[in-house]
Amino acid sequence: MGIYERQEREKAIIDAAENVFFKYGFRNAKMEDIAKKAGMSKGLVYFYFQNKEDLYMAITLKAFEIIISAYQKILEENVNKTGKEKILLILKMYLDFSNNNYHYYETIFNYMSIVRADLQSQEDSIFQSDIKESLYYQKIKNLHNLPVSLVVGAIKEGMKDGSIKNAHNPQTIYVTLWALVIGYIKLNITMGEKNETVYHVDASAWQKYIFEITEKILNE
Amino acid sequence: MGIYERQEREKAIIDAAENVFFKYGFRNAKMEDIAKKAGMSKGLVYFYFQNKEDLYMAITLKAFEIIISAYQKILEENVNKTGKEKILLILKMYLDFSNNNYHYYETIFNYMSIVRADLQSQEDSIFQSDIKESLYYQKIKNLHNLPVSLVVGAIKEGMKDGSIKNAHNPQTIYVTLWALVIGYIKLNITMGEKNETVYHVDASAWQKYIFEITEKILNE
Amino acid sequence: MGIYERQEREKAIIDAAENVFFKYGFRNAKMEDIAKKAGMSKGLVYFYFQNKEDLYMAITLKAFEIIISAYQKILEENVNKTGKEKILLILKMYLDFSNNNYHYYETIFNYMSIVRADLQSQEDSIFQSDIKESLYYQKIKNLHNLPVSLVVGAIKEGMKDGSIKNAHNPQTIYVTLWALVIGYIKLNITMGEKNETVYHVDASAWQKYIFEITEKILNE
Amino acid sequence: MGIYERQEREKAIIDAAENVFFKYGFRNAKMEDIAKKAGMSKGLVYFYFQNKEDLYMAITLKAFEIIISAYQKILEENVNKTGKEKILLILKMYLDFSNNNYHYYETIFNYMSIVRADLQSQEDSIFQSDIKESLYYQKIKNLHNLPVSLVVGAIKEGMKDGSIKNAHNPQTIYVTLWALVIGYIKLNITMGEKNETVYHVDASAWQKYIFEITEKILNE
DNA sequence: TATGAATGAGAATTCATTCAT
DNA sequence: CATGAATGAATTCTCATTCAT
Repeated sequence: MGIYERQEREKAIIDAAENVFFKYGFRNAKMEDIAKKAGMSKGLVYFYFQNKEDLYMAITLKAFEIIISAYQKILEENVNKTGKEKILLILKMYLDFSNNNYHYYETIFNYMSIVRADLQSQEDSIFQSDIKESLYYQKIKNLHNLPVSLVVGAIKEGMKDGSIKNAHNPQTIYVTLWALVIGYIKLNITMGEKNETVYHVDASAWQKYIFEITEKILNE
Repeated sequence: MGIYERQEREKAIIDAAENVFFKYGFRNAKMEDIAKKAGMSKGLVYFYFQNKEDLYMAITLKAFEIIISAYQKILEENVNKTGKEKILLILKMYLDFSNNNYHYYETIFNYMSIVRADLQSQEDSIFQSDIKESLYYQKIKNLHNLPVSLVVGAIKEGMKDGSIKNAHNPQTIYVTLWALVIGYIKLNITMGEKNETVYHVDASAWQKYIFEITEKILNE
Repeated sequence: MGIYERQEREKAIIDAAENVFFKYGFRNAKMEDIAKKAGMSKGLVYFYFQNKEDLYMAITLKAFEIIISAYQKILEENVNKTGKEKILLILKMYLDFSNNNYHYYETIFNYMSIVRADLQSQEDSIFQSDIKESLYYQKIKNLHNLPVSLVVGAIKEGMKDGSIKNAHNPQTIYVTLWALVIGYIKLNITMGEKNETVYHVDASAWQKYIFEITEKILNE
Repeated sequence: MGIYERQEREKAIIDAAENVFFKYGFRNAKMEDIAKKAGMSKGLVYFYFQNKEDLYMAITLKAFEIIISAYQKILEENVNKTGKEKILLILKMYLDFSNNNYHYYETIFNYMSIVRADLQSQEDSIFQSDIKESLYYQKIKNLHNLPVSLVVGAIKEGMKDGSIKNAHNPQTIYVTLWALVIGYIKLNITMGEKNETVYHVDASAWQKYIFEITEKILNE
């Protein structure tokens, strides 16, 4: 079997796993179901992925890759625009994407929690030791600062080209913008599709407003 | 056995459960360990709580109650202040609290995800049916809009007394502020205690900045 | 507390237990539920009955006593009738009673199975060792031949007074009649209240026919 | 693994389960023991059977199948005999079989009780809901009238060919004969192997007598 | 490569029974 | 006598993972 079929299989498994994990949660997701949905046997799933957590990490990696390549695409297609414009485009993409793909964000948040737990490294905690051994986890580690660097890079650019006037350091600005966006997504996730009814907020008006604030933050 | 001892026991169990859940996560937490930590038998834990998810919901309820009573305390102790001042005090408390108690927020975020899943109610998903049957879940449902109302109330007050000039509707303002704060907390949670190292951001400077933005949002 | 209240309590427990055992079966019946239904605490139930099986045996004893006293009442009230007439009256009572109280019969059948297992005494079987230690089980043992003796006695009487002409020995006749009746009840139990529909048999016509056969058996 | 090995395994489990269930009763039978006796792991037992009640129902189905195929064999091997002769052969087989295999009858009786409970279907009773979901239970339902039809068919035949003179309708005759036989078996089960001692009845003489009565019933 | 039967550690949960109050 | 909190052994059932074929 060539490398192509191999990747096809991996993709099939990851797609199936996404489905099952997102529907039932990690705990209640069954490898059996994932295999069935991927149209193959459990054994084969284990041929491609070390274990359940490894598979979950593969999905997480995919989420990172999607985000990163989206960032890069924007940056490449808008080389001549100002730093501020780039940031706004990235944010817009982020917000739009989040409406349908919040699962990926949850995945990423979850990853971040693991990293934190890893850093704090509580002695007697067997917590997710399987995850840390995952090859995908290692790969993500080499990647997980990239979104930050890309955005921070654009912010710095904007500072240089004068489009961004905020005097705080770029990391702080990044982290602040991201907090706003993350919070926005998190609340959207919570509120679900019928968000307007829950908090009596008009969805598109709110998004527009969020956008205005980010602009102001960059300009201030 | 009086109602007092009963509550003592419940508290002991909840404290133990908090410990174990937060350390190992819901999935890896064992009822056995919780019981042991609470200094009693498994059976007694089940005497007080229907099942594992019920116990988890009890912790979630506690988290809500802590937040709500903190809100109320602030509102009561500052009746004479302006709406804007009340909001800023609430946010300050929220941010400060989050530094040491982010586990409670995770609990609340988790609850919000459940509510969303509940609302969307995918037919074939047996997802967390135990949770929905929990008495604590029901109690939280009757409570979970209270934080919103309290803050929205203060915003309206600020609009009346002229301390808040933002022309958007109160719900949108609330949801925006909250998004910012939630995102801030989420990132803090992610970054853990040594946050400055991860993104090269000075923690207290950042918090101060977040605070400035909220003030600007209220004033604009 | 006098002996009267004591018996009242025992009766209350037995009535409650009957309810619960018959509804859920021995296995699924909970002592908690029995106590609740009897309007008292579990502890008190255990004050009156050694354990679950003891309580079950108490019900079985009650079933025997009901049957026996019914037999005796018939025999006493019809001292001057022929043996055959007595037998037919007993059978009639048995059949009538069975329509509403088949639970008691199941209980008795169950007892008979235990006796058999006891007699066969399989070495390594811990089977129902609790039951054998029940005081009620012991009491039933001293009683469980009484129904046989009473009926066999009436058969012998009928042979003497010429009303029964069947030449087989009384025990065989008894056992044959009883088999017919037991089978009849068992089938009735199975068919439930809507028996006529299941096997397309008219209930009362069938009972009449069963009765005719028993008469023929006695006469032949 | 072919379907053959699969059936072998199932058979091994059922045989082991028969052993354990009949020895200890449903309640006291442990899945662990069944697995051990079948020479495999618990997990595998659950791979083949949904749960404990499913396994029990598989045994019940087996009991039905044994009975039915015995009936059919008799009917096929005696096509040219009269209806009455067929009935008597079936009854003889039934009685003979019962001496060694009364466990199967208990199983069938138990099934009948469940069916009744099912028909009456008390709302709040969670009674044996696992059983009703068993595939084997469903299969038995499609089968459990077959013994009746076969015998009733033979009775009708006997009425046509003049060998059976009883004027009652075939169903009533069937049900009556069956009651007699069931009662006989039930009593035999109760009395166990040493039946003669309990009621002072000679086993073979009694069986012979039962047989005479059935003949008379058919002739009358 | 591919399968899916087989394993078995592991966990949740139940409930009869006890016993301090 | 009466209670019901407390125990913990007992058991069912699950499911990630392995491995013979």
